[in-house]
Amino acid sequence: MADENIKDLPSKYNPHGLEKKWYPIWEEGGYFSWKHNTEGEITKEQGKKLHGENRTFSMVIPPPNVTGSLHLGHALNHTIQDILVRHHRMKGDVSMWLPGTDHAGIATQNVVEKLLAKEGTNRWEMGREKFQERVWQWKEESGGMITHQQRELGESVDWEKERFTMDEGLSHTVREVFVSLYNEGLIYRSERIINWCPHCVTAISNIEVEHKERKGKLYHVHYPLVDSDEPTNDEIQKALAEGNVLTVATTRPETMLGDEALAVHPDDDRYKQFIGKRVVLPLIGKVLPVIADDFVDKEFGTGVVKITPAHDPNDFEAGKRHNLPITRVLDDHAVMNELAGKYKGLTREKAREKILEDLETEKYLLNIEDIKHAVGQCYRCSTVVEPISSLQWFVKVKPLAEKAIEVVKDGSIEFVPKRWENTYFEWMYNIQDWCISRQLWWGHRIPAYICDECGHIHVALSQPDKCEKCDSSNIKQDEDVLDTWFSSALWPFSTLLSEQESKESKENKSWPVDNTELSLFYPTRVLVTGFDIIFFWVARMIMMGKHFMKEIPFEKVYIHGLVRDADRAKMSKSKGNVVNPLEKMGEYGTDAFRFFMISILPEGKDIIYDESRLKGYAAFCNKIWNTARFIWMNQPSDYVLPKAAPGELGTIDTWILKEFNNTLSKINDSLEAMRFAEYAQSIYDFIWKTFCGHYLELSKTSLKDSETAETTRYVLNFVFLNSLKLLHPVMPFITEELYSFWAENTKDESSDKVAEKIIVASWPQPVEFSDSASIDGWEKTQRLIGVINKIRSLRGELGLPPGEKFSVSVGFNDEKIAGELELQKDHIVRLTNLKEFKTQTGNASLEGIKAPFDYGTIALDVLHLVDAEKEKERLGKEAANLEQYVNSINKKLSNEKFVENAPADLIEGEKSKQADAQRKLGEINNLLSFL
RNA sequence: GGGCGAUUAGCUCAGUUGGUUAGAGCACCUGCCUUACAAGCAGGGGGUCACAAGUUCGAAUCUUGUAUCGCCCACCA
Repeated sequence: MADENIKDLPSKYNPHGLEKKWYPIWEEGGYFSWKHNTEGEITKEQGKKLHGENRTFSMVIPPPNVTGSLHLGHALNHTIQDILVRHHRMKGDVSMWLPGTDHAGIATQNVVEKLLAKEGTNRWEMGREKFQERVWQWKEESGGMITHQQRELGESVDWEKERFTMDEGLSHTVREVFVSLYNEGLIYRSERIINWCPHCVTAISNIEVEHKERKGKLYHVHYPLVDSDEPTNDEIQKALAEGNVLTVATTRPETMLGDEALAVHPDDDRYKQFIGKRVVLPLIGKVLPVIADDFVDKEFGTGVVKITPAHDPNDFEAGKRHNLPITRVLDDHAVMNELAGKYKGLTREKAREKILEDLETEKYLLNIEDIKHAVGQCYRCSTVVEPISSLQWFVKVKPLAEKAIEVVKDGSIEFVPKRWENTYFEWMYNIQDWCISRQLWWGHRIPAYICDECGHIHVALSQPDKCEKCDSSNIKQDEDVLDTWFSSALWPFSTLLSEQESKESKENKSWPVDNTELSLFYPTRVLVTGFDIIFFWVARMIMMGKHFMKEIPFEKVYIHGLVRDADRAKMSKSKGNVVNPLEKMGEYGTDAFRFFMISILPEGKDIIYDESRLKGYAAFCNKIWNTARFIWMNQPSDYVLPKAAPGELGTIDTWILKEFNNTLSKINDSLEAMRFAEYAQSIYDFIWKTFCGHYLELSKTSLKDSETAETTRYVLNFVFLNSLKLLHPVMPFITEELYSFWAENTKDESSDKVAEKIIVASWPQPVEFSDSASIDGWEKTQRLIGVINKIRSLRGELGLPPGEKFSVSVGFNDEKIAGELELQKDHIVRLTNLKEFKTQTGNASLEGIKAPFDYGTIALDVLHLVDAEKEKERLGKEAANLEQYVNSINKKLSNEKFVENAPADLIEGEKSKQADAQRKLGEINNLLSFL
């Protein structure tokens, strides 16, 4: 029993350092490369074939922002993907998980602008080119911190395939796509109301606006009715005094400076008479027409609405219908401009105050009403967005959406859980054109070139020498860049198109060019992401993939929830409730942390971060560690694991192997169906409860018996090593540490030679044996465990201390079972700490405290140790329980309809339960009458 | 205003087509340092499955309604 065999294995489990030890070995050893499961070069045709036969597996990572650092959401998202890819790699699939980062337009620009501010300068001072250089410099030096943290988490991504959304190849793809969509008429430039963020100083798309319910006020403002084109002050005052006014309800009085009309519903009897009349815009004195338009809701407010075409989408449309001018009174920073007269230079907030003040003094303000209304704010910086009329680029998405709806409808793409498809459809059916231009300096510059002379727009991969309309060489590229999500939408294929081939395509004019990796890995198999970016990202990838590759970008979309704190609040820096995963990994070990994240993952619901389980999973690691120590210290240092069991399998061996098979099949199902918490639960229960709790304890006896020792050793090693494999996808480090220790120190004839590392070991196959043998062994061991449990619980209930040794006799109902357990008496004595264990058939002449159980009656020779009153009490409780149980069965069985309708085996089951319970009840009552 | 989801032990959650006396982890109580592991072992208490009605021989599970909570979408000024 020398410890020599495991002298190099530390006696204490210490998770620290495992990451640093194994990750470089994996990464530098090329274990993450998809080429690991292939031999020689693969042609495009072979690639397609492998993909078609489902022997490839691929995913692209949702590229984290290059400014980002690993948070809980990433940790969860990435762990899920790592489990998938590690599992498929072990299954022998050609597996690739592609990493990369996103240039994150606004976020990155903000980071660098803050740095500049510290240095006392700004981007305008620097100029566009210098600024871009500076951002690239920042990216090289400080960007991509997350890629180092991903290594700490153990992610088996193929770093050789790492991409960045602004690298050359991807930028080329962006231009190809833009030009192509433009030529198809699916990208256009137009002036309309867009959402403007005055803080980010750019247009944003509709879905980048978050609507938040806020308390607001509805201001009722009088617009005096006048006759003349240039009314005098007296005329206006007279109208006001006489109440000859139209009253408008508005939440945004500051925009009234840009009013061009008042509108009423054409059928509104209250106002019909005023249609075509004129009113005066308070404070400004401009004369406005009163128009009729049926978009006006008669029920809301006063039924009269002011029309401000430059600052409201409805008004913009109404303005177009009635040929009204567009008067924009706010500048890009939401400050009043020169058209705002004396309010020029005031912020929109200050302007509102001042305007209200003036309306009040000049008696234009009727009253103020408290209301709740939704206010749009920028999803990046939470600044209230300003609807502003502006010239921007748009994608016409309806035609793209139709195809994208179809592929989900027909099941080509499947959402997991399925109900997210509803969310997807709902949005896709009501999809609006996508504003893709951003007034930023960091991003893909729009490949549109505008002739300074004639204004002609050229959209091309590169700048034309001269204008195709007027021959002028005075051509300038559009200043705007593309929405970051535009390039993200191409990610599943842009990452697989090589730069080399992109360049070639430039020459052949054919794009995209097929290549081996594309044939192997596109469509990717799964996309793992949060529900919050279904619209931003998932939907757009489907549209773009289907349109340009003629194929879906992924077959499944696995949607997980958000990680929230214990009070169900979103985690955010400002709330101070952010949990840093790296800290927790340092504290409890990465394996425990990964296992924890997966274990608390409910299907398609938000995740409540409840740390109480984390400690438990660190303990689980410790348990595994000690299991290894136990097994390996109980074998000679030159132990050779044989190919097959060296002797006949005992009943307990058959039992654990059958349990292993069950677990394996459950785990295969769970992983296939992406029920990760279930996977974690299965392997946890198997290792801790089934293997350690039962088999390992039983092995302590059989290891001592020379007849069974070798077989036991074999089974211990076999089951343990295979359990490590099942655990590896979620706990990569500890499993590698132990498995590799094993591989280096033991000759293993049983497994494949390539598996010197668990990361590339092959996924377990079920153990084969004839079914009758396995059932027999399994049932025998279940009975053995049943006897042990019964003795243990009686010991507990009778208050007998664990150290107290006594004799136990069991009268079995069945002779065969008695004989079978007689053979197992050593196990029983050891595991229940008895003086002696005796068996007999029938319950005659049993002495001591007696109790019926499933296979007969058990008698503990402990009368001298037990209080008779307490025992009476215990039996009374048990009898009451049984009685209730028997009654419930009787009720069932006496119900004619139940007997008629229920399946036969169910009725049989009930009958045998009834008989069994009645027998026990009889015995207990008998015992009670004795006491 | 539309849609989706949730409600099971003190807490966080399982419970896949209706069919054993509804489970787990944590927490709690009792007893054990039994040489793999006290990061452990053994035993135990704790639930009208939100509420109401219905379908059924049988409902945590299916239907309808109610309540509470959460999320998403929506141009009502």
